[in-house]
This record gives sequence, structure tokens and C-alpha cells, in this order.
Amino acid sequence: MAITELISGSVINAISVLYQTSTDPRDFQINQTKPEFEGDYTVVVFALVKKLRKSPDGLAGELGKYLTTSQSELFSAYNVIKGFLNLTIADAYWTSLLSEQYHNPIYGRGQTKNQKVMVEYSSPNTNKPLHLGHLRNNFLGWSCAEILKAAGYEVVKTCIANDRGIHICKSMVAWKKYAHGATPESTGLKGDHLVGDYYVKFGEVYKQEVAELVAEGKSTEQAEKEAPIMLEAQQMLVDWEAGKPDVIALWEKMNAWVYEGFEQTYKLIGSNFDKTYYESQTYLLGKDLVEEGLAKGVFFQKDDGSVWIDLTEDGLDQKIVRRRDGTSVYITQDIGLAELKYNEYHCKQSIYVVGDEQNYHFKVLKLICQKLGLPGADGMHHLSYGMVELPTGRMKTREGTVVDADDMVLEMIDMAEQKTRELGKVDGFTEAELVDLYQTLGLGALKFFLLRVDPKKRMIFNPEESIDLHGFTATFIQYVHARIKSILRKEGKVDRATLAEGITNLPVAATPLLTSIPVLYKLEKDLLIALEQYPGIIETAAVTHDPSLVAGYAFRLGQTFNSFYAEHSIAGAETPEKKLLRLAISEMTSHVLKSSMGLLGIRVPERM
RNA sequence: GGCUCGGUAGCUCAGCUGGAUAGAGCAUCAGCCUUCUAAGCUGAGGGUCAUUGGUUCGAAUCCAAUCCGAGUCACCA
Repeated sequence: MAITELISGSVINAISVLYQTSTDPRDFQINQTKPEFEGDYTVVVFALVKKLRKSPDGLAGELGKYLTTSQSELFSAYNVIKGFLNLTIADAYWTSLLSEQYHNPIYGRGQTKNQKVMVEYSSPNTNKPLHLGHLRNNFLGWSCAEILKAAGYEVVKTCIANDRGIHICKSMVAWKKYAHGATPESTGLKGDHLVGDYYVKFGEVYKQEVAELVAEGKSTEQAEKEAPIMLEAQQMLVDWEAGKPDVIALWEKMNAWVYEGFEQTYKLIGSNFDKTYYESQTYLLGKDLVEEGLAKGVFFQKDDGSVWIDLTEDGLDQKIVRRRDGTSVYITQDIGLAELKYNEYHCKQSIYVVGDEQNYHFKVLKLICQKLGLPGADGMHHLSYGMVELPTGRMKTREGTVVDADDMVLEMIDMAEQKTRELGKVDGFTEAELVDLYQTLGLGALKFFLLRVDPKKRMIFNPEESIDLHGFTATFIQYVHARIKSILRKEGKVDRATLAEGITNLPVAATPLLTSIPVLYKLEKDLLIALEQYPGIIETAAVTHDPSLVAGYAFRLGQTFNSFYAEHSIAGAETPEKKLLRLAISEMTSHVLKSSMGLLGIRVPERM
């Protein structure tokens, strides 16, 4: 049980004994004590004062006295300042946590929740390569899935490939007209980039055609509708839906190129899925549900035959679910897919990692699913994240202002290599180890950069300023890990029995020289306090779907270790017992750093 | 215009279920490598928490209004 829960339980018990009153854990707060005060955790009692008719100081004092006398094995001291009850947790609590867990590489994982969760992320369009925004999406989704797993959920990672539609036809038309049969092989281009180039080409030609029509005296609106290349794309979509063999063949050929390219990128960034859905196979889903909804009275039909849902009572607008021509719209597919997903996996929760521009869409989608009574509807959750923007504004494929994912990753790896060479600490590395290190550092820096901020906040990326390798970065944390591993290699791992014995001998003061050595120095205890919080961090990050909590935690832990490292010698500790203690703290820290970074998809090196 | 989200140090961000003197990193300045990795450590300066009012023992945090920015409100996806 977490220390804060222990404290909370003790406080509730104390109040019931002292004042014969029952309290709710929400009636008071437990915070970590601020560094300028004495103590480890602080009970904030103000909210109880009125109910118990006590002064803050009086109540805090009585609680402190009771806790330290009735549970002296847990609470070793207390003080009261301005109504805050500062408690010192007994050293034995921290040292026993250490001896139980320091060797446990999976410390922090939660008990199984016996619950399935689906996480959908990435959702690329097959008409262009992935860009920086997709990376944020992928990293977020992948990391959330891992965090949920660590918290004890069973997770299904899914992806929906948006592989059909007018935008796909645009790159197909342009390729057909202007590529002269160019292939990834003939050009040496990655398939997704090749296809993306023709999507851009389409935009250029279209723009030019529109300009020409306008020059001939047509209105812009009219010109946009009549541009020949657009008409061609629309015709191609019709042909695709009709299953015209040459169109289907072209579509299959170009999509295969794109998937090949995506596969390389996913492999490079370490992304993977348990199941991929294809829009081309799911876009007709949901039609039955429209009929069902009409029968149930959830939907209504307008005079022109189109079908709608009225969400005005929920504070939203009316939303169309079937066009007057009988075809379904985007949201209808999503309703159908939601049903399909539930029928296939029966997940209690279904998380959609999609940009915040679709907030409204997902609000509507969930509402409709609920009104239709779909079994998974209440578990639907939109993990909405902010767009990655450039200083000049949003990235636009057509304007060539996108930061390409492959370029970005390779640039980061190059930067890691350059920096590593400058520092010259890698004597004795094989060529393969070096390549691996550069990738670990470069990719780590990029992932951390995108995951360290609150997902829902939009972020601005300035390509002029390279991503930092100092401070609040993956590199910093990776460095801490490499430092610890270096020590552990030299000093050897701590044997459990030896450690247990060492810890029991810690309070010794056996020789006069040692009397001034406390069981735990401030920084030693700070590390143990931080390590104790790890399971709680995983749990909170899982519930809130927020990897940035894990990133912040790993950084704080690394910071604390570096301060400890600078202040206290591990190999040259004052006593053999202290050395054992510090080695064990170091080992446990290395495990937690590796594990927490692992939840972000970031590896940590043994040496760097 | 309706709805939603955001505005905290020069920059990038924590803190937001109300709690002690608002914290990190970057940048700036000053120190620290004769034994565990200086990709590090220690310290300094830097704030009208957008504005105004309210709620109360206490507000960056909650409420209201205003200003600024973004998104969305398609028979597009």
C-alpha cells in the first residue's frame, strides 16, 4: 500500500479514536512536505477544523502526538507549523521498502485489473508520409497502451488506415498523369514519400487550373468545382467504388508502396499494432445502425430523405448520419466501426488518440452510440491532443511546410552521433553498439520532447532550434542510468542477504566515529521517497491517459539521483553498511528509470 | 455568432479535486572535475499566475464578466 494511503488510514483512525467522528479521506489532504520544513509528508487539516470544532494547531498537534505514540514504528516524529502537520516517516519504513524491492526489475506494476482496453492511434492517410504530428500521435498512443498494461489492464493496440476516399484518389490521378510510371524502385524513394509527392503535385496542378478558369471569368467557387483534375479525381472515386479493375489495381499498387514506407517508419520508431482496420473494408459499416436508429426513433428523416439526429437537448446541433442520396457520411462509418470493435474484442474502454480538432466529432460520436445503446458506448474516450505547430502556424502538406517524420528522426539520430563524438567517451564501443547508442539517444530525445508536455496542450516546434539534449530531456535521464550501471558494473550487485544484514546494522553508531552518521541522509531518503511513488504514478498516468506524468517523474528521480551522486560517494561510502545501502538505492533507481522510460518507448543505455 | 479549449519567468513548460515564501528546464551570471561518467552538481538574478469582480480562514487553482489566441459548429474526412 502506498505511504500516502497508510497515512490517510492512520489519520482517519486517529480521528475516530480521539473524537469519535468518522471522516472521509477527501476531508483532508496529504502532501509531500516542502523542503524548507522538517518532515516527509504533511497532513493539511484545515478542512476538518470546523467539523471537529478545534483550532488548526490544536487538531494537528493532537493528531501528531497520537500518531507518533500509537504507531511509532511508522511515524518517528512530527511538528506543527501554522496548522500544517508535518510527519516524519520512520527510517525503517524506507529501508524495508528498499530491501524488498531494490532487485525487482518490474517494481511499480499494478495488480491485474481484469479489464480490456483498446487504444487506437496513428490512423494515417495513405496518400502521404507521416509527419511530426503523426509522431506525437503514435508516441502518445503507444505510451498510453504501455502505461495501461503496466497498471494491470489488458490492452489491444489498433490502427485504422484511412486508405480510401477523394484524397487518396488525388495522389492516384496525379501519379497516373505525371509520374510516367515512376516507382519506389525506379526513383529510390520511400513508397510513402513517392506517393506524397504526387499528392502535392495534384495540389499544384489544381491550383493552376483554378487560376486559369478564374482568368477566363469564372467565379472561384465555380472554378474549384470545375477544375479538370478535380473532376478526374471525383470520377476515379466513383470508379473505385464501382470496383473498376484498373482503378483498383492502381489503388492497390500505390497503397502497397505506402504501407511498405510506413512499415519502415514504424519499425524505426518502435511502433506496433495488434490489429489494423482498413477504412476500405469498414466504410460501409453503420448503415444497418441507421435503419435501427430510425426504427428506435433515435434518428429522424427529413423530407428530402436524409437522416439526422437531433442533439440540441444535449447542447449540440443536429447532425446528419445519412445523405439524401442514401450514402453514409464519415460519422456513420465510425459508429459502425465502434460496434465492430466491440463485437471483436469486448473492451470495456476504447480510447481514440485523435487530434483536438475532432473534439466535437467525438462528442457527437459517443452520444450517438449511447443513444443507440451500443454496449461499448460508455467506455468510449477521445484522447484529444493538441496539434504540433510551427512558429509560422499549422503544418500544411500542400504548402510544403510539414516536418517529415523520417527526416526528423534521422536528424535527431545524427545530432546524437555528433554530440557523442564531441564528448569522446565511447572508446571500446563496436560499430554496431555505436549505431545502437545514437539511435537510443536520438529517438529518445525526440520521444521525450513530444511526450513530456500535457497531451491536450498544443505545442509549437521550431525547426530552427534543435531539440535540446540538456535539462528536462531523455538524454539527462539516460545519462543517470548509464552512470549507475557503470558503478554497479564496478562494485557488483548487492546480495539480498548481505543487504538485509547491512541495513539492520545501519543505526549502529557502534564506534564513536560513526555516531554522526544517520541511517538515512536527506538525499538518500529523498530517493527512497521518490521510488516509493512510482506505482502511484503509473496508476495515475493510466487513469488520466497522460504519459507526461511518467516523463516528469523520471526526470525528478534522475535529478534527485544526480544530487545524491554529487553529494555522497557510493563506492567510497563512510561504512560498509552505507555502501550497501547506496548500491541498493542506485540499483533500484536504475530499474525504475529503465522501467519508466520504457513506458515512454525510450531505451536507456548501459554506457554512454 | 453558439459551443469547447487555452493565456503562469525572456523562451518551453509543471503546478489547477483550493493550502505554507508559485516551481523546473533553456537562456544569462558566479562557482565546482587529484578516485564512482562534468551529457553532471551548487548558487544568483528573473513573476501584476491575461484583466476585473466574487466565493472564504486561505485563490494561479473555484464562480462570473471582459480581453487575447486556437479549434469547431459541412449532405468533407
